[in-house]
Amino acid sequence: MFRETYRNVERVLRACTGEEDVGLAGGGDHADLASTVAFKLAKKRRLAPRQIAAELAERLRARPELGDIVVEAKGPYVNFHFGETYLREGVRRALSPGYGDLPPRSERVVLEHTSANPNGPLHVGHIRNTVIGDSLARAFRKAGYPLEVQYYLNDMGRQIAIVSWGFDHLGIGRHTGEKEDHYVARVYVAANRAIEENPEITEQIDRLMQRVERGDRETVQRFRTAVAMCTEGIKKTLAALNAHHDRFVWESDFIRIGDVDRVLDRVRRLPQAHEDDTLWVDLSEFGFEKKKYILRRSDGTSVYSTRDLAYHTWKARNCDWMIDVLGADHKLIGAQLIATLQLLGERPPEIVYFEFVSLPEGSMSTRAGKFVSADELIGEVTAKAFDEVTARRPELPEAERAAIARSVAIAAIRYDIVKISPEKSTVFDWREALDFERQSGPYIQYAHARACSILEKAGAFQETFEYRTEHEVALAKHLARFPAVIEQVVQELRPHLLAAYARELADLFNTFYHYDPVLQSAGVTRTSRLTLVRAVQNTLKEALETLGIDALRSM
RNA sequence: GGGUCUGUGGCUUAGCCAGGAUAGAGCGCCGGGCUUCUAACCCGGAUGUCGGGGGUUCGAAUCCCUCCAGGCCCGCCA
Repeated sequence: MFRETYRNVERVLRACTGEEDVGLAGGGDHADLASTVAFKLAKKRRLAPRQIAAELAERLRARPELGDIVVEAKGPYVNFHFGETYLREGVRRALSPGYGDLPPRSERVVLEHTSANPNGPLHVGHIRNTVIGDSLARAFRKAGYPLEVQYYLNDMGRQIAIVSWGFDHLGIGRHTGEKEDHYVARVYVAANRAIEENPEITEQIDRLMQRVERGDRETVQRFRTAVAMCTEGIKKTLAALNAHHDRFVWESDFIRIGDVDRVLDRVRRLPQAHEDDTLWVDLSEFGFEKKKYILRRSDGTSVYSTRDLAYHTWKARNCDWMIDVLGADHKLIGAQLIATLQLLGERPPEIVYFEFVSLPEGSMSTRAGKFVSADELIGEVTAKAFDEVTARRPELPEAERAAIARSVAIAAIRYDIVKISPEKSTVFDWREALDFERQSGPYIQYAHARACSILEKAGAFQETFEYRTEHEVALAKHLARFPAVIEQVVQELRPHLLAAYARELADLFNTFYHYDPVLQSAGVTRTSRLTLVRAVQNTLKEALETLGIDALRSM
């Protein structure tokens, strides 16, 4: 409802002023929408802004398209106050199943996220990628796009060679019950330590990488076994986080099917390409300081960038819009990738960067074994959530409390991550991770559960739409914005906007809940409030699910 | 050194790209509210040179320049 109303007001303002940019924005406390176009017109017409605003308001009031929207000139501002039609229609729409879904689109989107190297478990830095990526994926589906989510599996990097070497030479056994990815990390850390003590091992690692590049069956098989094992563990963590990938793309496949050779042939023909013992591209015309962007080593093997180039040309063939979610450490190589794709005449991806998550003692390192794993985080938060549920709902059977605790824990973790703007670097903090109070996922889940509880107690009722109190009105107006938020998240690739929206909706509902009794009221007030509660419940459910959080009916 | 992101009350943070009306929250602190629809809640209070300085503008947290501080990057690693 907000989107349509905004466009309507904008259209009428343009018609009345002849200006393309009518300075229309949210009016804060003053209005539902406000225009600052009078400032711009003041200059052109050499009149006082307040006089122009007053005249413009007068003309706007004569326009039938605005219906019951009240126009008011307040100083230089032209304010718009939405009427009853907006409230009724806004709430009515918010009742429909799948509220917030936008009309189907035809552009196929491929979104890549997480793609952590399979040399250990996901840690609290990786899952910032997961949570941003999976929330975006859900928003894209809600916005009507056909979408495939991919995990690019690095199965032939140096790290994997190190893991494979470790398995073959260190004889490290798997502890009983040890998760696959944690086991692989233990081998990886030990192998790195061995290399530090005996640098000659590096030559063996190099040989392994050359064999894999040549397609040596046995070495490839060993790499694959290690990667597959680690990936099993990673998939379990992703599943626990409610994050889903449609496809795992193996990096080495691009060597195997010849795409890497083909892309290297094309690179070689570029005027910016140079061949000595290596093959490199001169990207200085794009303003890169470092001249050589190497795509083939002197020993003839490809580098990560080469395979990434092949991966992206393959992706581009299968979709209309590519989105990669990457850590800020990839900014330079991401820009180099895009530049090279442009030289090749290929469509580049759009890249969503997020800044680093560090520990209070410094940055994380899988190699040094210095990280907080996502599994450990989930475990601790789930344990805390179980205690909380048990304290509040001792009467519930243990299995039910455990199920609620799992949902609450994932809500807390995902929300904590998604609510922060991606460009902000953060320091992982156990105290914050274990906080289920305001501005948290559980807080929003709780608002939803309360709404469910009211509706359950109410039984059947006739939907009516009479809204008078400030809390009813504020809530109804906020409900009407939801589809606009989904649209904005997809346009700007910023899922934290949805996190803020959901929290505000919960805030408004909690205040309403406190001041305006629902079940104890009577007549049309009661049914209208029940209708509002139903709309809030439905919208909270849609918003939570788009954030990958379970909309619990009881907690 | 170069590039890039960040700097908003004690702490965490929204707003910045598309400049507008008293900078919006949470935690913590102080004070209040559960025989009343689930208190994972609500209400009130104190707390801000929007990192510093310059500029553009009728108007700057928001745009430009500069300086300061911190993160990340600058491999024939991935």
